[in-house]
Amino acid sequence: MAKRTLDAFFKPSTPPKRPKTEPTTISTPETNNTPIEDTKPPSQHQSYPIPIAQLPSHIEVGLEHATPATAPREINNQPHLDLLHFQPYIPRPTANELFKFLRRELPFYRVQYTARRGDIETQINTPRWTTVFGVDETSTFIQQDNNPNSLVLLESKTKAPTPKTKYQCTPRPIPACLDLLRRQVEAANATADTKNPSYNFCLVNYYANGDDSIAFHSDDERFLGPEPNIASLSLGGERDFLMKHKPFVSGGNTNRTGGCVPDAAHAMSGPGGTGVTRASSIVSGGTSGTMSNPESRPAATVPLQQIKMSLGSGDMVVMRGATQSNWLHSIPKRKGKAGEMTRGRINITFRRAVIPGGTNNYYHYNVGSGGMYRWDEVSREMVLQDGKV
DNA sequence: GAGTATAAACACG
DNA sequence: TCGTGTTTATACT
Repeated sequence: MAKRTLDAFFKPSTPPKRPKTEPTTISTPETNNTPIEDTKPPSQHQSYPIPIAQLPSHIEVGLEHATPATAPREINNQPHLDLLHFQPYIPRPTANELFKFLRRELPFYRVQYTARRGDIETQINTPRWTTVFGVDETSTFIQQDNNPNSLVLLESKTKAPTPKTKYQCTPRPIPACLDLLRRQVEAANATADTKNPSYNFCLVNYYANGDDSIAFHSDDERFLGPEPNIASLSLGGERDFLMKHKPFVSGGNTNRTGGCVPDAAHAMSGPGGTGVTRASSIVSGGTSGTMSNPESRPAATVPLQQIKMSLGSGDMVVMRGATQSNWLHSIPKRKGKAGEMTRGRINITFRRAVIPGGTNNYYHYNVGSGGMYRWDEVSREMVLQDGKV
């Protein structure tokens, strides 16, 4: 902070701020002084409700030169648990900038659907905002000419146009701002793990405050294939990420669907994908059950171990191997007055779907059929955009 | 996986 | 250490 005289202290230190809509200088292509970050055209596609801006150059540079910010820590000291934790993956200041950018630029949805429990139907309003991009591996977006926005959906094998009847939804290509991140996360995984993942889906969740959450579930749907690799990046406010081993019916086998969890999740959005920890801790408690790993436990039911991790801005957790088939995860609600735990948080998950059923599921549960919302900087909340889907 | 009810855990004085 | 108000965890629908 610069020194000021006592006299100056009692006067306004800065002139009144100019409204943001009034640019201080006029930049035109002719004068060639337009900031680089404003020159890249947005990602556009017929499947998008709005054009999606490209990353400002300062964020892009941060992503290209400063990730991974730390080497990953392996967490595999529990049965069937196989995690990588980058703490953080993106330097915190860059992660916070990326958080604000994505909240401002992406279209979001508040998905509602009806769930049947026994013979009664209940209306579910998912307590978080979501959006999704990508298509399963049986189809591919192919660029038609030099224009990156000329993507057409083709059959991966035959390169024939994908039939209109193949999907009950309109798959959307991953926009440039998220695709850069996707490529980098794949690369980070490749160096940390010889199994090189390639993601074709990007799910984004926005948790506006401590009331937004996602219940315990696994991302173990068949359309992800066996032992899916799911990378989960956390941006913005810090939130707890809980993991617990699936309960197990007596008999102690290690079947991969693991346990008696009823149809855990319609793939819903990524668990928060969140990840893990500033300080992960084992919390005993929760339901009791018989572990599927008999050699390390008495036969009687024992408290299942629970892991609690605090995810800060820029942290990334990669869930691998047998994790999804044996563990549940959640982002619980958190009370409090506008603290770090109740700030807005974005979670991005990258994953690979292998069959069309995955595409239909993700768009159904992460876009739905309601209206599209966008972040409004004035009211500081998501606002419904008339008529846009 | 959501909403609600209730029990358990925690914070504070 | 107890009492009370809150927050968190679990059971059930």
